[in-house]
Amino acid sequence: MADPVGNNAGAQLKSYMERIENLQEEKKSYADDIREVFAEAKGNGFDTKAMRAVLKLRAQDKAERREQEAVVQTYATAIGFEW
Amino acid sequence: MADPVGNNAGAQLKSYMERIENLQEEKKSYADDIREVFAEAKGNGFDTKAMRAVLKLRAQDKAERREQEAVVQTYATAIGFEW
Amino acid sequence: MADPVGNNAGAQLKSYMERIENLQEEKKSYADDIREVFAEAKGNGFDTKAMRAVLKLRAQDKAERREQEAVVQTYATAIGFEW
Amino acid sequence: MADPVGNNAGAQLKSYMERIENLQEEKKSYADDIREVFAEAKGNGFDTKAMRAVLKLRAQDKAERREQEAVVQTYATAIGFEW
DNA sequence: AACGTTGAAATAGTTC
DNA sequence: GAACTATTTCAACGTT
Repeated sequence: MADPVGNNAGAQLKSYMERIENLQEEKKSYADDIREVFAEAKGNGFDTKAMRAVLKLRAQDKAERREQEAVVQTYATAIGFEW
Repeated sequence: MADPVGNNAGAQLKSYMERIENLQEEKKSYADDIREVFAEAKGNGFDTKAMRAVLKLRAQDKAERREQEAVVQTYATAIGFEW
Repeated sequence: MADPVGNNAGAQLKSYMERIENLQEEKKSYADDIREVFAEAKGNGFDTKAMRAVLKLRAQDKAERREQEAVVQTYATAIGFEW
Repeated sequence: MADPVGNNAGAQLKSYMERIENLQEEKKSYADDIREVFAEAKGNGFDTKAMRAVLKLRAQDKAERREQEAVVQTYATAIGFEW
């Protein structure tokens, strides 16, 4: 159904852009919610910076990190790099 | 209800973080959807960079747009650059 | 001289990595300088975003610029957006 | 010396932009050199992806990472998060 | 040589 | 309004 130069390309494009704009609105709504929760936590004396740090750590896919490190180890050792 | 140093601070904190993580998941889900739509559009031959440009134009206030454009014009002229 | 599995592969690899690290330092040094100039300009009241826009225009080929602009125009029109 | 609306603003701006463009050229030149070294290494059978991974690790300021982790530990423990 | 993936740069938003 | 963080955008890289 690719038709970027045909007659109905405009309609297709319009559809894509409307879908994106709607999704962006939803996304923004959740971003607002997140901001509110952080604000509430902060109002109750919590260190939001630390909270963000922990959340970020949790978000990382640990399995993937480990896998990469296996290869890395080999080369790091080869050049005499310790950590 | 603020008690970041009391006994139930941990529970409170945990609650905040769980709420945030859930919201972040939702948010991420919409971000993924957006990426997919762009990918689909690209697959159908559309220029996603141009799409992004138009979406940005729509999101910006018209006055703001004119203002920024005017500054760019001024600067370009000031250094003797024509386009 | 390729020998990634031989005995001196480590030495060779180490040499490559050292060369790269040195080059990266130089590169970073210039990136820092650029940032400083922008900061100085900003401190003197200039609109760095506009400066970046002009710099980008200068860097782009004129034909390429026109082409991209034309696509944006087309898309904007196609979805009924005027600016 | 701020004078973005005065008479010599143009000259000042031009000077900033020229300085930046020169620095960008230098920076780009080093980026090219880096790319060449990677290409050479690859041509000799080395895994450039792993090389990049190691280089990135080395670039991280370990001291800073440790410092952050101290704060993070406290909160991570509070919510029963292990890693 | 197009595609997806990744990393760096730039912009936007938030906090102080 | 200055600094920091987060997000978005852009370019490079390897892959098919």
